[in-house]
Amino acid sequence: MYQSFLKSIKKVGNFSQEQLDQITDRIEVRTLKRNDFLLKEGTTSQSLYFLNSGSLRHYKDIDGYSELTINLFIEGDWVLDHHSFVGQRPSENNIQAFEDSTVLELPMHVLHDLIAKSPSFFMLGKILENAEPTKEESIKSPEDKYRTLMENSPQIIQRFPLKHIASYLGMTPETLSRVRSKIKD
Amino acid sequence: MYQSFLKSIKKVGNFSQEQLDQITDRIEVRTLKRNDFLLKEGTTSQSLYFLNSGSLRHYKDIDGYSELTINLFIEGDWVLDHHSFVGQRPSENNIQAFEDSTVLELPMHVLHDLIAKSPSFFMLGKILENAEPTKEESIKSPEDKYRTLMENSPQIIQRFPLKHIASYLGMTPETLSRVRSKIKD
DNA sequence: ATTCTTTATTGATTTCGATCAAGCGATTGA
DNA sequence: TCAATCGCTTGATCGAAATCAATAAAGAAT
Repeated sequence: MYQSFLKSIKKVGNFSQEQLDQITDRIEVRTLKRNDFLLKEGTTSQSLYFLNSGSLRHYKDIDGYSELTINLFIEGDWVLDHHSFVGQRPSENNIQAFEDSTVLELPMHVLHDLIAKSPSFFMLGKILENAEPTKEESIKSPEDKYRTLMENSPQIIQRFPLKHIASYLGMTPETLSRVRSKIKD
Repeated sequence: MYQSFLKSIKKVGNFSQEQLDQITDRIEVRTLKRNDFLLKEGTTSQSLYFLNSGSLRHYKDIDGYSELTINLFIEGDWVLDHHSFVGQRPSENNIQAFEDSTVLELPMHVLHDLIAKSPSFFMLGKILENAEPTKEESIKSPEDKYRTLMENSPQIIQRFPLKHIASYLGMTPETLSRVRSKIKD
């Protein structure tokens, strides 16, 4: 269960075996059915998550009828709503299971406890790093945005329907469809 | 010197007077002349800064001839290159004094020391929160982006030339100029 | 003082992506 | 089995912002 999780933790910094045990002792496993919510608009995020299996979609509801996809997650990703978790504010966004999923939950208070125990756990803060696309990314052309995604996260393209990828990339489904057919040549 | 700094620290969390002293004891004052660099592309950011006076520009060099303005800072702002500081990677961006400025420097190792001393300093992590505009912001129309800026940071508009504001908002100077004349009606 | 450069404004034109619209499998459901 | 719905593709049109271009105004440099 924890291999992938530990591998990811080790990338963040050098932890002793004892420290790794201290972390795994304190995390909770949560299972989600497709369409279950990991975070709902209006609630304040209390945990960060490691997505062990399945896939999740992070999105914002616009006027209650259209949706803006903020992020698409697959197994191996760290999942959080940065604004709500770090700022401890009610979230404006939702995180929802796109497939049946299991996540490993690391509550904020556990993070506090660990750091209190040993400041070297401070390294875990690196996980909070924002995976949100940069400003540079946002000014690229649709084709360049898609090429970057193919480069960096080819799995995303396999796993999610076109409409969500299009929204994530900030373009219409029609435009993404045309980009794809153009690139195939 | 530290009033504005302390006021900003107190917003982050409840610290005792002793703790506040511990912080101020460990920060360094740095003065910058216009065009001096606080962070240069290729160097790894080791500190975060509180901008005490003056103004700074955070930007990325594109191909060595054009520039993308990532952020514009004025006194009272917390300043950092999130990607480089949190990830401890060489920065792809520059932070440069736009006016003569003074900053209060809080080095990473001091942050570590403080948290080791008392985990309640963990609250300082809130400072790291990314002020970068959200995806939602990036898909707005030029006019809406400008209105949002007027709403949230009217001082920015007073302090920086149009071309930097335009780049920051992801539009051409011509477009921003037209937005302005349109809004005046 | 007078050149040179930078910054902002305004106009004309072009272009790229959004929108509107139709059609086509593929899945779902009665 | 036959709609009905959904996801994707493809075509036609439109519109908003970029680009190109010219000028004016303001600063900087010598």
